[in-house]
Amino acid sequence: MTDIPALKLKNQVCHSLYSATNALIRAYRPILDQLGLTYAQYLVMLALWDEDGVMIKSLVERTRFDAGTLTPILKRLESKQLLTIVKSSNDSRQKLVVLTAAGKHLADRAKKIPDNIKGQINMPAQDVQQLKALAEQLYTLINTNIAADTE
Amino acid sequence: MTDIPALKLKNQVCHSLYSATNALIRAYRPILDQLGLTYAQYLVMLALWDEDGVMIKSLVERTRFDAGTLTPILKRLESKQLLTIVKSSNDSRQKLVVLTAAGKHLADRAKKIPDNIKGQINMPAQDVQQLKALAEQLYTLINTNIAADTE
DNA sequence: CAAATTTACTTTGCGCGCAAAATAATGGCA
DNA sequence: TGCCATTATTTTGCGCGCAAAGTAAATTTG
Repeated sequence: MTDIPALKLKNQVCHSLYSATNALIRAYRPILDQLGLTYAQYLVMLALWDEDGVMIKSLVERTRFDAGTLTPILKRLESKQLLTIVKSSNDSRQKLVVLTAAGKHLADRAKKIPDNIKGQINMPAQDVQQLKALAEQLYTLINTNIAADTE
Repeated sequence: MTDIPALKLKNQVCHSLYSATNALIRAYRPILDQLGLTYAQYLVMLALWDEDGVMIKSLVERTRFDAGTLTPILKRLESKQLLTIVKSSNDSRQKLVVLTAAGKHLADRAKKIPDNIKGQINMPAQDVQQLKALAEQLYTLINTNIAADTE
């Protein structure tokens, strides 16, 4: 039909990336269901297991989520009793996100997930690392070359 | 906090992939806005520019979209007069998706998009190709090793 | 020190993404 | 031929993802 190679769906990096990412999220779903978490909630919990008692702004940076996306995710995690959101005493614009005991303990159940996923997908470790490095590179390039436009 | 390296957000391939994909979609947005398309709609149009007059099932395969996702996308593209959805005469369960003249002509305006994106992001072509190959590999592995579970 | 600006976060609205259930037409097979 | 399984598509419900607008509390500035 349209014989412009650049417009062929098969030649789009974005399509490969998009469908691989969605497939990966689908692969996580049955595992995360057992913890009662969605994929996005899992990423937020990972960030909090690294460090909690932090501003929402810190989670926006570390998870790379939009603030408008994060607010309702945090509310859902709070309603699951995994964390609490408290006003900062220094600066009352800020809120601090603090894990509950249950939120901390969930890490024990989560720690087998990475190996579980790797075992199921069975991609050579070297390829996995390369894919991660290239995805990071792309993320960084987009955020330096495009976000910089607005400055 | 949690010093299990496998649980560190920084070590998650899925997070790099997820944030890179979302960043890439954000990069497409201002360009696609000019054509009045969302990113998902653009992928569907790419599939249709390759070949139209096809069953929805064919688009599900080629776009790798869920059928439940595709139905409303096709309706929106139809309401933009870019395509029509007609019942098949052979098998009245089926519907055929046919581009309108406007839908076909949109390819002319779209053909500069791939170079536009590449120019903005500025990732070495070799890295782009490798990223695409690895994403394809991951997609294929997930769909052979995991979807196979249900068979 | 008041006004303007910035910062931190929430809300709104729309479009996916997808599992699960519903609908409807076809094909198999007894 | 009638019943059952299968196939093609739609609907429902919920959770993002994000731009844009809103709120409220600092901070800067004249």
